[in-house]
Amino acid sequence: MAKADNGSEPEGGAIRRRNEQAILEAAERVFARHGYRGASVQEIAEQAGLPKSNVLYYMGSKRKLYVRLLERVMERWNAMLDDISADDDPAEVLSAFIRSKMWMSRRHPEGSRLFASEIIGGAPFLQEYLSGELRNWVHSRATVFRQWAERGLMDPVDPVWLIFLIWSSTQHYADFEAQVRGITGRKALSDEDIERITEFLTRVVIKGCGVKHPADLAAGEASLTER
Amino acid sequence: MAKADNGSEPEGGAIRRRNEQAILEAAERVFARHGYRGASVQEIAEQAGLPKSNVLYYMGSKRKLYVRLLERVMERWNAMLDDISADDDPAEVLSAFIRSKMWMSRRHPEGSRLFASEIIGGAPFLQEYLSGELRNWVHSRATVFRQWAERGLMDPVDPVWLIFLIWSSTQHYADFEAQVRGITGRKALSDEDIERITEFLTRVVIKGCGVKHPADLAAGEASLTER
DNA sequence: GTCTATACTTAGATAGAC
DNA sequence: GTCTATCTAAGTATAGAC
Repeated sequence: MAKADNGSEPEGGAIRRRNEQAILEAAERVFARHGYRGASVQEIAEQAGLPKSNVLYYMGSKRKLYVRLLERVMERWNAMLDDISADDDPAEVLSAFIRSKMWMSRRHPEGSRLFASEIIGGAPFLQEYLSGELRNWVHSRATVFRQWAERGLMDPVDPVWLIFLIWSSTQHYADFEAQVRGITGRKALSDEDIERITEFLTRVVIKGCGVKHPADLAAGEASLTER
Repeated sequence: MAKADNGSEPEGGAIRRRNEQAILEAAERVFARHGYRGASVQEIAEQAGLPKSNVLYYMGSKRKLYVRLLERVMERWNAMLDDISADDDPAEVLSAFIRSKMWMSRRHPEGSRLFASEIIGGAPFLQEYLSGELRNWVHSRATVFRQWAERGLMDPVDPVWLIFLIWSSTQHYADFEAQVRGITGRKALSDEDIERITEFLTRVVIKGCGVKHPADLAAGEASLTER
């Protein structure tokens, strides 16, 4: 009331938003690297270029900061979990799924490691998300996969194991980046590497699950060769 | 010299061996759950049923204890990395590889999570192992995979991405156990579940990489159908 | 050989100066 | 709004009693 709201700042001052952004970025790195307990507010503050007390001033507590980060990561992921239906082409859906997971791992590796760290630690903060929202998402996709299998569009594989296969093999390049670097001998993977890995994983999944094009199916079962 | 060595204890007293064993087991759990920094000697001591000072007395320091655990995990894994040659049947080798990884994840999930935690944290203690011993192992297998591809026994996929695929998809069931439990709604996977997942992964990899039996190859390329 | 007592450091969090 | 000073608890590690 006292100060006019000229609409340029969505919430809080500009310095606040800038500082909060710096804290969130730094905290994602530190929590991803050391886990919830191993991370220290001190280190987060140093990486954000702020005094330790300011981090607590802006975020309330270490715990609140961590929860806020987890929610941010989950939001990013959920934005990717768009709907599919049994009428879609399984090859296209699986291919898009693998591709978006790969690029999410590439663009937000710290977010992926933060999530991984939380799960490895027994998911103390995400338990209800896993057994609630995420569980429902998986089972709704699983239903579609089963319908595809019934219509002969793919082998009758267990959809849940298939989803885990795609999650694990794509996230690997974010979560185990240190291992990938050590073994490939490269400082970092290039965009072309990511693209080739995406093609490899897509090929193995599509071919390995016997996914067929709806057109091939309509034309009869004569053609056993795959393009 | 003063005390006679009657040969019944390999090294140190029986109580020492028993206490060290209890500490190692407890420490593997705690380090796996919270990472190196997040783990506390206090919690390890409590889980081992010993006073905190005893843990340090037996192990020297938190750091030495951690290194000793990592070495133990690496030993277990290396025992699994037996040799293969280009003359072996690729389907059998890949199948055995996937199976042994799956059962290693099942029997030693804490070891797997300990390793995962170390890698996610940037592999501060394992960097030279990754870029040395493990890198050599991967590249020697890669050579064999390429020879199989040249002889038409499998598709010319990049062997390194294939190894990463097998590692990630099998370790997932140990490292992301909390997620698997949440989504499947089960308290724990059964031996039969593990066996079915092993079969699923084997099937997808073998079929997805176009692996053929040497016998089929010798008989010509007439048979496109896979058993 | 084993445990109690204690140094010394760093953790998260807060009150109060500016 | 921002930072300094400080509190209390917990961390690793060690010295010394038993």
